[in-house]
Amino acid sequence: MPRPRIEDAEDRLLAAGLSLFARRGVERVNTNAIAKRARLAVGTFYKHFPDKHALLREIQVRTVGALRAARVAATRGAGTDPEAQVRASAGAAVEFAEAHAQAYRVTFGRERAGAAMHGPVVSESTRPTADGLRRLQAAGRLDPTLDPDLAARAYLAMEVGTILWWLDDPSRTGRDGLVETLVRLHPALGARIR
Amino acid sequence: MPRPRIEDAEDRLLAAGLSLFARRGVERVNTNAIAKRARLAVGTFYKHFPDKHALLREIQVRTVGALRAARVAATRGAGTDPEAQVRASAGAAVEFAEAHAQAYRVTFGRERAGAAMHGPVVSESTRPTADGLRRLQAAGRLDPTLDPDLAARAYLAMEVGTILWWLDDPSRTGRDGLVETLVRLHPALGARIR
Amino acid sequence: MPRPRIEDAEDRLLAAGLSLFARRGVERVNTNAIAKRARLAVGTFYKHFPDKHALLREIQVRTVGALRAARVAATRGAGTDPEAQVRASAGAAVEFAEAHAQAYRVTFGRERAGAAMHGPVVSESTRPTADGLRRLQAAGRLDPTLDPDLAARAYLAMEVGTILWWLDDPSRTGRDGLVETLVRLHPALGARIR
Amino acid sequence: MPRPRIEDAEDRLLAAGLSLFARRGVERVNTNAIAKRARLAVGTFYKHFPDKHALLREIQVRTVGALRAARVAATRGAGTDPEAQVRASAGAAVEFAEAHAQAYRVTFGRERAGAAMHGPVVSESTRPTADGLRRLQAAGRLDPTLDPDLAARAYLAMEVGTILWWLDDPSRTGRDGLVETLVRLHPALGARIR
DNA sequence: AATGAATGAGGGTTCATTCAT
DNA sequence: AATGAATGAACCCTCATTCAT
Repeated sequence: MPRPRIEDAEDRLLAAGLSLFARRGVERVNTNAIAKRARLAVGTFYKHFPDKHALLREIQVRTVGALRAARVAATRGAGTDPEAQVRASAGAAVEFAEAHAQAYRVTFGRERAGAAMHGPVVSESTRPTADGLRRLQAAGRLDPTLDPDLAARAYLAMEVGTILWWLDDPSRTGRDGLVETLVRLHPALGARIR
Repeated sequence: MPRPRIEDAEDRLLAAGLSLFARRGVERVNTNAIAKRARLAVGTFYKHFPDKHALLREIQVRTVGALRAARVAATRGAGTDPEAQVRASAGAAVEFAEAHAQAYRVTFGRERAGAAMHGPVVSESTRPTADGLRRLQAAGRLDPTLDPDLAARAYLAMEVGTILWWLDDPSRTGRDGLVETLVRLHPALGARIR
Repeated sequence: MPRPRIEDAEDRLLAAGLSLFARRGVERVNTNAIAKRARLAVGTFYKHFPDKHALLREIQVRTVGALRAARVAATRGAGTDPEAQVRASAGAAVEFAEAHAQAYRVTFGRERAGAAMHGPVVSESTRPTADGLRRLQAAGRLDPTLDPDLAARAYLAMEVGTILWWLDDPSRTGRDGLVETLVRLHPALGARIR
Repeated sequence: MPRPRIEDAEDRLLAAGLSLFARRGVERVNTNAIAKRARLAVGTFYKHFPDKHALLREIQVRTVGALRAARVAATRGAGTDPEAQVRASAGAAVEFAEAHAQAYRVTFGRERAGAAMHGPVVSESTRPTADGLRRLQAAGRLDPTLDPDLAARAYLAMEVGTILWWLDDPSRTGRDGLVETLVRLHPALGARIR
């Protein structure tokens, strides 16, 4: 007996997947459980996604996109000072992670932890940071021998690792202290020309 | 036909597991495959390890131990200058990762389901770095407002993320450039008192 | 190639299980064999029963229920004379066992691992018999020092043991002789010389 | 490194098997566990018994033999009165079951419950009881239409079922009440109001 | 006689995926 | 689009049994 759906089935599946992935970990969740939680039949799952990992990828793509948008918006209102921009960007990331902890964890955490920056999904994020470093080098405000791509990747690995650790137990540090540490360790600031 | 083994079955299983985990990823490897590659029967696997993840954990524990030992040895011969010590430690890590790429990837790399980045395996490694930072703070050579535990974790996330990325394609940067970047981004050096 | 079944899969599994349990014994039957005999895939088995013993329990519950119903029906048409009632009940049990030999054996027979004779399946059956004895005692027609629960259990152990033995080789005694023996040994009547 | 044993290995294996069978049930015990508990190597098990069930059978044979001996001894001192003999025999069985609860359960109980009297191990026990009934019939003291073999089997099924139930929770009835019930339900005597 | 590491067939169970409705 | 019973390959793990020592 087919039931017409008012809500979008795809959104329901994404929400169900996110919640289950975050709760149990990707490997402990199966398509049947996702469909059940979305109050849809398994078959419907496969009408929308080729398989479980496609759903995961979609969650990650959306999360990365939303995080980037949050960063862009925050940076835009931060003036031209590099430190202010870095602080705005890091602050946006921390706020985003706090507001969307499940999505952040599913996208960057656990089963992909450590190598958080691996894979096509995430490597995209590296570019804006690297470009920012390149601009600073061009302006003579950053050591020109620093490899911008490498430094960008290093920073993002750090940011992700730190935020995931903080999400596990936010009482460990205040949010501001966390942001301040990220700022201080940012290649654009910490590794000034000496 | 049961054949008593002269070679240690456990070592054979660890080697087989390491090789398969690195090649196919932990989730795509089963105990039968590990036993087969060790030229042992499945039952023998279970004589030595309670399950697949116990084997993985053993690999990780050994790897973390060996990496720490390499770091300690390198640091010991590096004098008292913080920068020289950091360079020695980072250099040892990079060299270790290069020499034991499989073990490094299996221990720190992506899909380490269950044994998360935040698990005991990694948090152990954090302590020496944090202690080093504390010593520098005590000596007035590092901003005392920096949270040493947070900074240590941040550095290690960065080191791991960077090295994993480099291992994927070592042609991206020279080994020395990599080490130099790690040094510059180290909290003990980059985030000096300003 | 998944084929939706018109016939009820659960019934097919119950029938297949009954036949195999009776033929080979519970411990020598596995879920794959049951599914195969029901011409279903193993997975379908687990869609309907959590495991092999749940299927067994279901068979037993149904058998005990059907046996009790047969007893009740037979007793109802037997008037008020205790001996006639006992004879009707025992006769119903023997007839039931003859008509559903496999179910009887699987439910009451030897290796019912886990679901012991002393389990809820059987103790349920004890109550009507014990209640009957209590009524006779209240009416002054049975030794009041006899423990009705104990006597009921004793009788049922006897009935089951005797019927199982008879089922193994029905040529050993005529059905009527069997019933007559059960009647004479029933606690409510006794095997006195008449 | 072979260790010479002072105690008889076979006895140790029998004791270990008995204890484990009683504790976990025959199907949940394996030869490795039995050998371990007997502080012997698995290989030694197979030097003494062809397999697990041979050990079980040996336990049962010994138990049945010992129980029969206890019965014979008790009956011998009970004079010639049928009721006294029956009481002595039943009393001996109950005492034996109490003193060797594990052996009694493993031999008659659980996985073989209900059909307790099945199998070559136990059917032997039927003969003395049947012979006693035949003697009573020859002496004109028991209904000659009663089938002695059937009645004997019925009585023993009852005795076993009742004793197993009692062993599960001896507080249910006093030992004497149990024996008295067995006596009253014995085919040779009957449970009539006296 | 005793040892015990090694064996590997076999059993229980899961779950991504299909397809007739 | 939606359904969900059915599928069956594949996995994890156990354990009776062997045999070189």
